[in-house]
Amino acid sequence: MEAMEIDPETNSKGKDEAKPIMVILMGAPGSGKSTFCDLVMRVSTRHWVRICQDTIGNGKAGTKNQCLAGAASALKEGKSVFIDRCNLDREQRADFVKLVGPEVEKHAVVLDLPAKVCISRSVKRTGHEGNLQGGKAAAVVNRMLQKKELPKLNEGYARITVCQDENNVQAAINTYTALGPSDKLPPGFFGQKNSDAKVQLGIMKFLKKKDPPGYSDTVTNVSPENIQSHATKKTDSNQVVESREEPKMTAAGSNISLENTPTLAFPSISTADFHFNLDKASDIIVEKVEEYVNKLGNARLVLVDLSQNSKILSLVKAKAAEKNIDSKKFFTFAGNITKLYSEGGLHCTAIANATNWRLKPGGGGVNAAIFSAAGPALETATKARIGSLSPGKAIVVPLPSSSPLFSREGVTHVIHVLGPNMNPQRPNHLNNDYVKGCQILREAYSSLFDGFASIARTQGEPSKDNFEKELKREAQPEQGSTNGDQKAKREAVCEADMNKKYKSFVKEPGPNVGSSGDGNSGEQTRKAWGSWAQALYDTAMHPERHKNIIEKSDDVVVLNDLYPKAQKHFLVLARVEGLDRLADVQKEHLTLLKTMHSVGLKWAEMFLSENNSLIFRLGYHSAPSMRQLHLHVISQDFDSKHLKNKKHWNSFNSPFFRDSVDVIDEVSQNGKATLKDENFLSMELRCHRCRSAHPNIPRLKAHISSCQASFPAFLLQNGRLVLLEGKDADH
DNA sequence: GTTCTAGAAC
DNA sequence: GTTCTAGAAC
Repeated sequence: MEAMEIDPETNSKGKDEAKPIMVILMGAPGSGKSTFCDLVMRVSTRHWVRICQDTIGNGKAGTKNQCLAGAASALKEGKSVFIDRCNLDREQRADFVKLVGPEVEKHAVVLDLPAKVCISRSVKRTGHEGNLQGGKAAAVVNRMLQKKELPKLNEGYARITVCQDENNVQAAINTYTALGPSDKLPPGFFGQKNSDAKVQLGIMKFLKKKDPPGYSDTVTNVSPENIQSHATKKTDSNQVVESREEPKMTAAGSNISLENTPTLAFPSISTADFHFNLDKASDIIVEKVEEYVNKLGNARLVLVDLSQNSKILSLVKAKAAEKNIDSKKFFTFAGNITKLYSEGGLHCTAIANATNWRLKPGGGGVNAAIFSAAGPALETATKARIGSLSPGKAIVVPLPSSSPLFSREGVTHVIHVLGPNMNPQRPNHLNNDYVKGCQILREAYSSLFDGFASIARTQGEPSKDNFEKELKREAQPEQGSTNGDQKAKREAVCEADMNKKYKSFVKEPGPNVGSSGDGNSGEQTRKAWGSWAQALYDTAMHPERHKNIIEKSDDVVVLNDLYPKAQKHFLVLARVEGLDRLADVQKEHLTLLKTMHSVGLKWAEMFLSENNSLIFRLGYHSAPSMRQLHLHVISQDFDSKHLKNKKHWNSFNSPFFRDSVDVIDEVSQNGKATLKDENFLSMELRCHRCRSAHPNIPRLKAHISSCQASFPAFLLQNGRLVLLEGKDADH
């Protein structure tokens, strides 16, 4: 039997008196605050009271003061409270934080779901039909979201959990459901730190790579080293545990994303109950990790111990650093191995269980914790595989999706491992024979890592071979109706999905990748142009063959866009062979860029003289669909029957659209332009003026046809918007 | 880039 | 039933 070192600070055992807490929910109408409370209260063993402004007034609209009074009296009775009101701005929630002294912990749970989701839920909830109600709900949600301020720890919260998708919400529900009357959650900031949820989850992945200037959503990029240093720091009440991004955590029943890095969390084997010498054990851990870390591809190994002051963690950490082991692939982590994701934000696909030879639950320590957290499903699944384990051996057990470890923590496999027993108080100990002990411990780690390697292979990113497979499959005739064929089709579909994921994962050349003009030199293969994408190239090379052209010079061709996305929408084409897109632009093209800009400006002014209400913006698409570098000059009314979908909108109204002035600056400074991720094309629809969110294109178009709000400050600077002199875009 | 359309969302 | 999106084909 194996036990972890116990940390007196975080361990709740022995403190039995109930500790009421106040959980302040924050979120727009429709974000799911009430559902959150209901789900927790239905199962929790803690005595919760939900303070809801909608219901506290007994039919009439409640007041904030009623809520404050209700919360105070519940807390006085020793009950924990949920403050179920929007609480979106700091001022609104400050009174609740101040309501009681520090003896009551205050937590914030932010349901920061996409505006679209909240709007559509609120609309549903009104139960009314017609656009008016829907429109009203949208307006309310939008108004509230504009006031949104994410909570900060210094407002007085011991713990902040930010949920940005349903999986985050479920994880938070599970965390609070599992919080017994005398339990305590670790303090800190959990969840994505994204200053306002303008950007959806898919985009977060990109933001991790690079913070786009101008869209200043701050995302803290946390490397394993940072996680480690935060987590092993001595906790004080103000400690900020920065957001750890594992956004691909999935909920019960769904598949674990292939984009997850396979990660094994393992406790130190034999060093607790089995009394293995810590110094010797740490040598063996580092030796074995070093041996395996490179065999495991992109998979990660994490040594976990409950205690923040763990001796074994610090020994291993120091020795691993000495050996220069890649800290991205191996690091130490202080936390509860059964709650690495929900409490520590660290998503591990597999966890090792330092078990007993009978593979039975109980005993205490890691084994008891893991069997208890995994539920009876683990015991059943283990029994189905093997009856007992000898020292030095490990066995991989896939975790059924019914297990909370799977649904809450995203753990797909438990690997039981049995180490040598050096404890003279226990039966079958090795009588201080460290020759044998070390040999068995090495063997145990080998078995453990081999077991992990076998599953990591199937959890990791698909190999490039899949591209070939996909090509082959496309070449095959897809006919037949036998079951076998259907199965094959299903598999094919599944594989295609994998390919999609893989492609989107690696395809994006990213900002400034590679030297431009390198043609097919191999590394990042660019998307090939389809036949339909050649029209502009042909226009640039042979303008005489084309109509719709409004100006032609040696450097550029100006033409109206064939499918204008606004009242006025024209293109300035560069007439340089091989200059296909923004990614190809180098310092030598600076003059050309300036020419394109001034020609665009000239024509914008020309159209302005015809219609002085127009406002123009000049810029490039980060990844254009059509070949040949072209500058879009587009009026900001976006009044066009050709503007039909999200991609159309976001290609002109997200960071994907690179203002000509910025491109010129960047190229003159860095010799290249920054390109933004294509994921921006699928972000939620927001008005380019007031930034309100809209559930679909028709609603958005209805809104922008009348929105007169001033443009965001970013656009008002540096001549990004072109309008009649004397006219003010900021009115 | 657009068009077409299945099927999801309403 | 109608509206809307998103993926495939071009």
